[in-house]
Amino acid sequence: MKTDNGTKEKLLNSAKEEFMEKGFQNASLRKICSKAGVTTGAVYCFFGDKEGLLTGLVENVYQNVMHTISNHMKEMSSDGFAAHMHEIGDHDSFVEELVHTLYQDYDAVVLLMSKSAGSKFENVVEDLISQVESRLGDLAETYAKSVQGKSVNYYMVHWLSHLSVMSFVHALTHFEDESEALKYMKPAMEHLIVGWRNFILEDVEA
Amino acid sequence: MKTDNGTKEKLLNSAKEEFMEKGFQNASLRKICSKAGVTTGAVYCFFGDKEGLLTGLVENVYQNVMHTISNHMKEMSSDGFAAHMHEIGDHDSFVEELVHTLYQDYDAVVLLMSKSAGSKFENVVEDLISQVESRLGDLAETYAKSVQGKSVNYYMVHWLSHLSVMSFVHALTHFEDESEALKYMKPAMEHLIVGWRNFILEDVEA
Amino acid sequence: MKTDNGTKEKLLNSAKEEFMEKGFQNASLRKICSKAGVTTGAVYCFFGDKEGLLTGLVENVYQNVMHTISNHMKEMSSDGFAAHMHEIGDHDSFVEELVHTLYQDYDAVVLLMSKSAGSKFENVVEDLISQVESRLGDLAETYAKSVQGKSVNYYMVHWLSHLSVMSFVHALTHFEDESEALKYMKPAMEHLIVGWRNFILEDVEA
Amino acid sequence: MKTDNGTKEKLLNSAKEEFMEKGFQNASLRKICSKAGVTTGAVYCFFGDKEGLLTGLVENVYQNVMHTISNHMKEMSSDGFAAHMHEIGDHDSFVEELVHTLYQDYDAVVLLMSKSAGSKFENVVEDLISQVESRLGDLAETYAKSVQGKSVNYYMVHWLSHLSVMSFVHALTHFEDESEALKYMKPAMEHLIVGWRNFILEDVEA
DNA sequence: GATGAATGAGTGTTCATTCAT
DNA sequence: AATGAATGAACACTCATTCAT
Repeated sequence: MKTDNGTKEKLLNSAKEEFMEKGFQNASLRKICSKAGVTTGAVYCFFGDKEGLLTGLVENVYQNVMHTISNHMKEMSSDGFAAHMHEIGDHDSFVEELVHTLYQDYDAVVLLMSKSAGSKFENVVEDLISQVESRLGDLAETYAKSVQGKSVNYYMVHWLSHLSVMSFVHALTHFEDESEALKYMKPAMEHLIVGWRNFILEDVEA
Repeated sequence: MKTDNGTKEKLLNSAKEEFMEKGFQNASLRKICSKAGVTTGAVYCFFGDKEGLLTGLVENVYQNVMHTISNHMKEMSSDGFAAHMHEIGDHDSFVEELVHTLYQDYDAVVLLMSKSAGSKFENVVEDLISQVESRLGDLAETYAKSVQGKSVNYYMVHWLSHLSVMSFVHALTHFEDESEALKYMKPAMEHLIVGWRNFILEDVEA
Repeated sequence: MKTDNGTKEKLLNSAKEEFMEKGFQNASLRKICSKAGVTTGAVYCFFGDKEGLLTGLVENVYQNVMHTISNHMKEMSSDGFAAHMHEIGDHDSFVEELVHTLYQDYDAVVLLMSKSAGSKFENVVEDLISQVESRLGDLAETYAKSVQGKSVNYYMVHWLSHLSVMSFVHALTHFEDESEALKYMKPAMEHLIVGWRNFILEDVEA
Repeated sequence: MKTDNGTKEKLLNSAKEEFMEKGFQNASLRKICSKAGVTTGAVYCFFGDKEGLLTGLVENVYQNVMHTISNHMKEMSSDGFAAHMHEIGDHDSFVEELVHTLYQDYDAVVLLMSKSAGSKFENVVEDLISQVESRLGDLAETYAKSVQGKSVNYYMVHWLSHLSVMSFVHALTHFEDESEALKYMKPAMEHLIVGWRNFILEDVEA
């Protein structure tokens, strides 16, 4: 009937608003569509279903974030652990890169990280934490072998992984501006490094 | 028709299961009731509505947790700041008390803290954080006045308050056993204290 | 468990309030009972069901009103029609009597007449109108026989019967004070008499 | 799934029946839908909610009636009062017009006037009465100024306004046929005019 | 590509009523 | 006389989804 007057874009925009406001689960497809001046059928035409709409909004960003992080994880392993313990500057550059990635598509990232409950993305943050945790666990083990009478405190590995990820999410939900976020991420990251250095190993239980 | 065969308890039990599994919002009253072998009307008889059912499950625990924390907050202010900076043992006893409070009604606390989205309790964790943040902010200001050329980094106040609360929630969702939780809370809290000591103040902007 | 602390009366009072406010149909038995500080069972104990509660409130008044009116109706027939056409004073005394009956139990009468929809009393007003109509119809027929070329306009009989009754109901819902009501009923009744005299008969259709 | 077999009309028809029989409030959406051979969702598709269904049935008629009456009210004021006191023929033409309007969509008007309790239309009749009363009050005041020792009897203004409106409603519920209704409205209106002439003013209280 | 009618299974909630105690 | 637990049937409404056109 009509030619594509940017239906897809209108849909994405109004979905973004609705998801931002109510979260994926509580968002109403009908409202999204009526705000876009389109019928519900159109969603199914372009996106398959409600979840597809979120996917359309978030997919690229999801890939980027995942990629950026797993790259960094790989670098960390190949560098060896000791290097990282002292070259905090490196972390700075990674933080800058990641924050930049995150703020390049601010809305999409917020959607992905904190408004996706009820969708297939609801575990993104947890998955990220697991990924970080796994890598950090390996590192910790290598480290532990180099120190006598110490073993890895896996809870702290988990907790610090959790903190690493959450500090980014937290920045995201508290600062809309990249440079603000960056400024405040630095002490948070330093704190994290301290945690790593001090608490990742514990005395071997007799 | 009559005969109280512990309907209230059966209802509470099956509600607990359903809320635990799906969260408050996604839980179905009908399923709760049929699992309890009771009609939906019974819920309204005992609890008024769906939210009342959750309330019945978490109210006591809510009071206890709030009470324990606000007590500790008050003590902190009256003690003065400096004391707390060096008497970490004090924190230990508070942590023990709070962990104990939390694990005494483990399920109810989990419900309250992490399954209550969609109910009047959905902001409990945020409220707790605010409460902690407000007190910690006061303390930080007092501290800042005693040090030249430094001012409070309010983002770190917020972030550390967030961590304080979240570390308990995190323990809750990762350990079902109180002593395990306690064991792992200690390094987390130490890490927090370190954060407090190192990052709560920043250089005054010229 | 308890001795009768006027439970019945408390129930009647709170039912009166609730019925007055919401009407019989929209009144909630639960609210009536909780306002009375009593359980719903008590209603069934004393009154059988919700309708019985209304019955308890209006029955006497229902009898009185019916009695007063049917008495008057009977007098009218036995007096003969002509008498009434000229002795308007008589009507005055009837009006006074009826208004008095109505205002003696003001609340109950209002309940009966205008808050009883959904109960067995919902047709009271219509029944009253029918009764008046039937009597007035007889009178009109007798009258018509005494006048050449005229027949009864049964619609006007009905309409004027309707007005007679409605004028009382209207007074009831517009004046809480008996003497006010009376004062304003008089022109209304005069108007009615005029209607009767002028419009009850119509030309016989050729 | 698709295929518009006049679902909207089937819905309107079965709703009309149900509302006519039980009134808006006691009508069951489920019954309306099953009688129409349609699911309850369809109502929400076309009409938004139960009230929308009534609105769909009644809206045009509501506009027409309101329009016809307020037009007449305006004419009355501009004509001046005296004219109306003697030109009863004018009223006849208005009555004809209004009755015609009312009977053009007989069912819808009945629905609107006497089956709409519980909906946003429940006060239509009262609103009409108020509108008439307000205009008639103005007229009466003008009239009173032209006569010495008399003032307006506002109760009679109200009562006669009530009668004007109710006589139409009454005709509606007693005659399904327009010409019948018209025939019987005339004496009723004459009676009303008489009432107006005789009872609208009362002696000034000394 | 997009519509829009319609589904069907679900939601939480309300109600008058019953009856063993 | 009165309780209070419990019923069971009903209620209006919401939703994501489907699919013929």
